[in-house]
Amino acid sequence: MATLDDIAKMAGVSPTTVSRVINNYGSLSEKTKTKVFAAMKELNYQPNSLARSLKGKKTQLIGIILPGVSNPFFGQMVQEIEDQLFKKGFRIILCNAGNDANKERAYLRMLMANRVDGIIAGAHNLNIEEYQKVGLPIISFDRYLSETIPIVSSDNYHGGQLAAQSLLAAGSKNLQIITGANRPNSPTNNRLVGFKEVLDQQSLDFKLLEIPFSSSPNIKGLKIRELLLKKTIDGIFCTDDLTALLVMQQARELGIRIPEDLKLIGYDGTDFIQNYHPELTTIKQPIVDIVTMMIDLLLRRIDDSECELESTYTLPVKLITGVTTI
Amino acid sequence: MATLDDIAKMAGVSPTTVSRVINNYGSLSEKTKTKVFAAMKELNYQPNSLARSLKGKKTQLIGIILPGVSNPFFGQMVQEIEDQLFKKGFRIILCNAGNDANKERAYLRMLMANRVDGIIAGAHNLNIEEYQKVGLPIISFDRYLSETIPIVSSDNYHGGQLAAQSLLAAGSKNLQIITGANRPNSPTNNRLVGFKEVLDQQSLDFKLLEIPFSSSPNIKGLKIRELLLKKTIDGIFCTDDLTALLVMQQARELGIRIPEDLKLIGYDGTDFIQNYHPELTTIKQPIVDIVTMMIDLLLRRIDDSECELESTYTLPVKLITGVTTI
DNA sequence: TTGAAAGCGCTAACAA
DNA sequence: TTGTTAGCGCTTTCAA
Repeated sequence: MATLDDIAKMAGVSPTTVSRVINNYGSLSEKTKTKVFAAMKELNYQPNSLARSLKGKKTQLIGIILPGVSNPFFGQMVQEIEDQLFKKGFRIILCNAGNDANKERAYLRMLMANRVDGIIAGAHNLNIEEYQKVGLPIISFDRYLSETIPIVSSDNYHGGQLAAQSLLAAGSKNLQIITGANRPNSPTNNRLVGFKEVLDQQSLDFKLLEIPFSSSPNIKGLKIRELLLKKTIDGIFCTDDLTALLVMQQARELGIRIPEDLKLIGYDGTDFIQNYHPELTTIKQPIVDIVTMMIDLLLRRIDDSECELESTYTLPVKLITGVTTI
Repeated sequence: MATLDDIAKMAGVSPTTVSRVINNYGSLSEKTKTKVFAAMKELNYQPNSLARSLKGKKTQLIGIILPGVSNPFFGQMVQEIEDQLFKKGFRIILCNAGNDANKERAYLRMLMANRVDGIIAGAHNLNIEEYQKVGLPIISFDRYLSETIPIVSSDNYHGGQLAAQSLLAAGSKNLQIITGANRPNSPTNNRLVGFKEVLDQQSLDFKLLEIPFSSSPNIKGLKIRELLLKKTIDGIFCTDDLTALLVMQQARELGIRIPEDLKLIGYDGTDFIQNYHPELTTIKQPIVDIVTMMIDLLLRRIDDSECELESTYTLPVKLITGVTTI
C-alpha cells in the first residue's frame, strides 16, 4: 500500500508538501497540488490513519458497548448512533457485551488499547470501579456507572406511571407487572417505581413477576403461560415490548382475548414494533433524542475533558395507544 | 496515558525489555518480569495498538458493511459475526451503508485508511469496480462483487423451490410472490428463479409483485392491502419474513383468514421470527453457518492473500413449518 | 538475560 | 512556497 513518501517521490516534492496537500494546510501552488493529486490518484493512495493518530491526533473512533444488536431496541439504537456519528466523521467499534462481564472487561481494555476517542456504554455487567479507571470520555445509557459519567435515559418513572394509568383507564382491576430481574443502579427500575406509585395512590395492589433478562424467550413464554393460566389478572404491564409479544402469543394459545379479557401495555416503542405490531399499546422511548443527547455530551467531553456535565439527562417518553388497552 | 517508556523507567529496565514482557518473547528473568508487571499494573498500562500496528503488524480490525443493523436479520448476523470474531481476537468496525452509495464508498475508503485486516460486505449499492481496487481481503454475503471475491449465501434457489412446493402441498392454486425489486448480480434473485421453476414444471402460473427494498413498511403494507383486496390469490411467498408479517397484518384487518383462506410462507427464519412468530412457515437461512464460513474464508485470505478460494459457497436452507401453510 | 538504535507513516515546528 | 528534522509508541535486528 502506497505511503506518503511514495507520493512525494512520484510527484517530485517533499513529504511535508504532500502532507500539506492532504490536509489542505499552509500555502501551496496550484501546480504542486495538481502534481500531488495526480500521484495520489495514480497510486490509489489512502493516508494511514494509524500513523496520523499516533502523531497525537484523535482516532475518530468511538466504542459502543451494548448487550447486543440482535435485540431490535439496541439494533435501532446502534443504527441511529452509527448514522449520527458517521455524519460527524466518526466510526464505531461495536462491542456486544451480552451478559458476559469478562467480555465487557476485555472490550474495555481493548478500546483503551485502540485509543478510541470516547465510549457509549449501555451494558450491565461490570462493577462501577472498572469504568472509573478507564480514563476516557464515557456516556452511559440507562445505567449508573460513576459520579463523573453522565447517564442518559428515557423517563422511566413517568413511563411506569403512564402504563399504570392506561391500564386503569382501560378498566383493569387486577394488575400485573412483568419485568426483568431488578438490576442494581439501573434507572430502568423506575419503571416499576412509577407504576407502583400510581397504584399506591389509589390503594390498589398488583402482582410482580421478575424474569431475568438473560432468560430465553421459551423460558419467558412458559412463565407467562403459568401466570395466565391462573386467570386472576386482567391487565399486564411488560417493561419491554418483546415480553409483551410473548404475552400476546400465550394469550392467543390459551384463548384469552386481548383486550376483551386482558389489557396489555409494553415499553420501548421501537420502529419495529410500531411498524409490525401497531396493535400493541406501548411507552415509546425517544431513541433519536437519546442518541442525539449522548453524542452531543460525548463530543463535548472529547473536545474538553474538563467540561462540566449534569449527572443525569432524562428524556420524555410518549404513550403510543394501540388496541391492546381499549 | 502511560507509554511503554514510562513503564521502562518505573521498572528500571529498557523499553526493549518491557516489550519482551508484554509479548512474552525472548528470555527473561522472573525478577524482571515481576518488576515490569508491577509497573504495568501501577500505571494501568495499555499498549498502544496504533503504534503496534504501525510497526507492520495486523490491526485485528475487520470492517462489516451491511445495509443496516435495525433489521433483525442483519442484527442477528452482525451479532454472530461479532461473537465469532471476538473469540478469535478481532474487533469490528460497523458500517451501515443503507441504500446510500456515497456512504458505502466513504466507508470503503475509511476502512482502507484504518488499515483493517479484512472486510465482510453485504450491502448492495456500489459498482463492482469500486470493490476491485480496494486491495484488501474481502468476503461477500449474497452479492457478486468480482471474480476474486468469494460469495457466501444460502441456497436461495432451493429455498424458492421449497417455498413453492410448500404452498402447493398446502393446497394453494393461485400463487403470488412478493419480493424486493430485482437487484443486478444478487444471488437472492434465485429465490424467484427456484420458485418459478417448480411452478413451470407443473405448468402453473403465478403473480409477481416487486416492492423496492427501501420502501417503508407503510408503503409495503398498502401495496399488499391492494393485492389482498382483489381476493384472487390463495398462497403467497414473501422473500423475507418481515414482509410476511405485513401480509399477516393486512389479512387480519381485511378478515382474510390464514391459513384457511390464504397460505403464507416467508424467508429468513431469524431467531426473532422463530421466537416471536413461530406461527409463520419460513425458509431458514443458516446464519451461523454462513458467518462461520465467511470468517473462515476471510481469515484464510488474511493469512495468505494468494490462497485459492472458490468463487461461491452455497449453504443449505431449511423449511420451518408453522401453521400458515397447514 | 538485557540494551541501543533504527524505523513504521505521518505531522508540525522551524528554516530557507 | 517549499523542505529539513524530530518524534508519536512500539517492535525488532544486532550487540553486549
